[in-house]
Amino acid sequence: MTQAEREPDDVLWLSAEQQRHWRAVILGTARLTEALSRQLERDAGLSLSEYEILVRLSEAADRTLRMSELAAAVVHSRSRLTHAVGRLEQRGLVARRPCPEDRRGVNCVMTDEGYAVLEAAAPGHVREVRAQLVDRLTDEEFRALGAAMAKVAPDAEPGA
Amino acid sequence: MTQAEREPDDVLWLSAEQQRHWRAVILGTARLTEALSRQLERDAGLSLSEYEILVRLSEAADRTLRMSELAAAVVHSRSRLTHAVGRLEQRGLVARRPCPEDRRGVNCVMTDEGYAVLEAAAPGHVREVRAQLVDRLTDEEFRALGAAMAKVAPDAEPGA
DNA sequence: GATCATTTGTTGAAGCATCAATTAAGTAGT
DNA sequence: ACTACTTAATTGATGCTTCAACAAATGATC
Repeated sequence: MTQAEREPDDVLWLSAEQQRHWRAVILGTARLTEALSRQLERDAGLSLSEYEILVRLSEAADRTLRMSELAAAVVHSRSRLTHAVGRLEQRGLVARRPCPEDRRGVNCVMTDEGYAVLEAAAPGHVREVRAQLVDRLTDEEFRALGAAMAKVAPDAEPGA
Repeated sequence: MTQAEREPDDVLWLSAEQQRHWRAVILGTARLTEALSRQLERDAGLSLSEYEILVRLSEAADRTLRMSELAAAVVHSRSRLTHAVGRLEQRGLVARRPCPEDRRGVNCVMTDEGYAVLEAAAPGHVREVRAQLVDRLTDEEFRALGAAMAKVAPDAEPGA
């Protein structure tokens, strides 16, 4: 604690107040993803990114998305998604089918088993999201958080 | 986009509005860490977690922290920190010394070279934090973001 | 319609994280 | 002092992510 007063910007930084906020963001997101990952892995055998892949597929028409759309939706590199989908495919939660319109493309389809796994995992995950985030904030605080982050990711809900 | 109307909670979920906010949080943090990681790796040859380790050390008395304190500060498992510090040590940015008070303990000390690397990396990193986050928000929005995340990580600034 | 550039998706190697198991030192109770 | 318990840190195997290189299809330009 001596160093907060001592030298907040011997390293070139933000204002002291901004720095406090920024630290809270880093720390909070780290804690949050840590808690969510643990819960999912423990109770459902899914990583957080696997869960998110399944969620996007569950919402897509025919539970199908092209690899590149899916990659963009979950903010993964194409390579990362290829590997992740490969693992999900081996577990039977997802299947790959060629894409009719574009012969380079690959459609990723969620299987019934994949949907069942997601359905089983969701309630516990939602409970954890509430416990770690939603229930710790007032409605107004949560709204403000969402609004701020929407400005950081300038396409949270644009759709097609 | 047909599915947003179709079934927002066939899988058990939050209110539609809460869900939008939550999605923004996920998407925003993913984009943000992605951008910050890329910038650091590209311009300074550091991962985001290496950078954070160096920052904490730079602020500590004698630029020294025990492994477990450092692990808690950056929200890493002890194992993860051991590996990460091992790599930083091989690059000469950090050194390990036995801890006098507790012979189980290990002190991690930042070297002058480590400090120099951090000093060189910091301005670009701060620029990126501003570009991706601070400059996209009003002061009030940023303050609200920090306040919300501080409630999620209930010890952002308690100190010793 | 032949060339060049771009986009899509995959691959394998290398690097990093996670997990369970281990060593060693401190703490508590008897 | 002896045993049992807890905490500190490390290790190595396994698994996930990243990166550069690639193949195949599409698009754009002349």
